[in-house]
Amino acid sequence: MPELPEVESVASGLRTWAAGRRVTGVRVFDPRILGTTSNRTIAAGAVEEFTELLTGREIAAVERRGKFLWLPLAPERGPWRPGRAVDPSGPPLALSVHLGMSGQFRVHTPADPLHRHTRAVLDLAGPGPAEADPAAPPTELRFLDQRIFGHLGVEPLVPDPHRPGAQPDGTAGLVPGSAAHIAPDPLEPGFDLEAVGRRIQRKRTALKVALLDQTTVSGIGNIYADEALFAAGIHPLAPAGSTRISRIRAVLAAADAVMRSSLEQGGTSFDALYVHVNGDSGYFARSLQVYGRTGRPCPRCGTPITRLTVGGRSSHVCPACQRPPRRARIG
DNA sequence: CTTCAACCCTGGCAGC
DNA sequence: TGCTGCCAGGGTTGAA
Repeated sequence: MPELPEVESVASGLRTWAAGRRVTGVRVFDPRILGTTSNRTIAAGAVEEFTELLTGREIAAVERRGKFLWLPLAPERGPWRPGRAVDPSGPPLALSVHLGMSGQFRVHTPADPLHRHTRAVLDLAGPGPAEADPAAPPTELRFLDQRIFGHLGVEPLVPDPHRPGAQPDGTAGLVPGSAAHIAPDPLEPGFDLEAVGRRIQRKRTALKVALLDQTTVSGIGNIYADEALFAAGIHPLAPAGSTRISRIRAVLAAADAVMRSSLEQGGTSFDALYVHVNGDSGYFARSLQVYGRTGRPCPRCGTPITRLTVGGRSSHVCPACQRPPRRARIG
């Protein structure tokens, strides 16, 4: 399940394989990836619009906030004329991406057989990465998604509401409109851990639910929430509002640390649902302390790990290292 | 304003 | 064997 480290690993692969190259062709095999995750009503002409907006454009960069990815498109060359799809004097556009539960980008040569979960293909032209075989550089960027919770779109970039007053420099300081509500993630340079901690303490939910709220702090998903809470020795059902601020700061710092550590190992792969753009798996699964380890001994004290449901998500705790809150409450 | 539950989706698995 | 039902969990939406 892609969380921040997995999405950043994908972004890194796209920086190598897609940035600086031009999209020469677009094929959408399943239009549902162009809708939002909860509304599968695909507007008439959505495939045609997506194709027209993307074809011929150069991918200028690869950006990420939390679990959201976007690829700003270079300004179109030449003077704009009525009838042309893109007005270069208009707002800059980006290919926005969310991997959902099972989205992947894979680089391929056209001769490679199509995986049955391939939902869209972008043909890429222009120089590939230096390390690629110049005789046969992969020229297809394929978007695979088993469960179709992922999303692709082309949309305008807007000023980052989380950096008020910041002067955009090119497309830096801009975010896709569909991600404008997403809070900064712990790996961003300007991440304000103190302010996020205070905001979490004002919530009336379980601490884990607060950690998973992407409008408060982004990038943390079910795996890293469990790992961060274990590292900080806090139970996921601890009420956010009555947890000491020092402990809230500790769990945020733990989330930052565990996600950086995972990123160094290429992210967490349980199965074929998360792989890098070249098909490789990440290696952090073997470093997980509690997630998915129900019944196995706590690496710190040996007590068997137990599983409970918090906010509708499975949660994994060491019942000894993470003492339950005094007043049992509903997740 | 905040919080909550339904919904979107496929594949793997348990149970019959 | 083959069917049914449940579960996994990103995010959005609208109701309370």
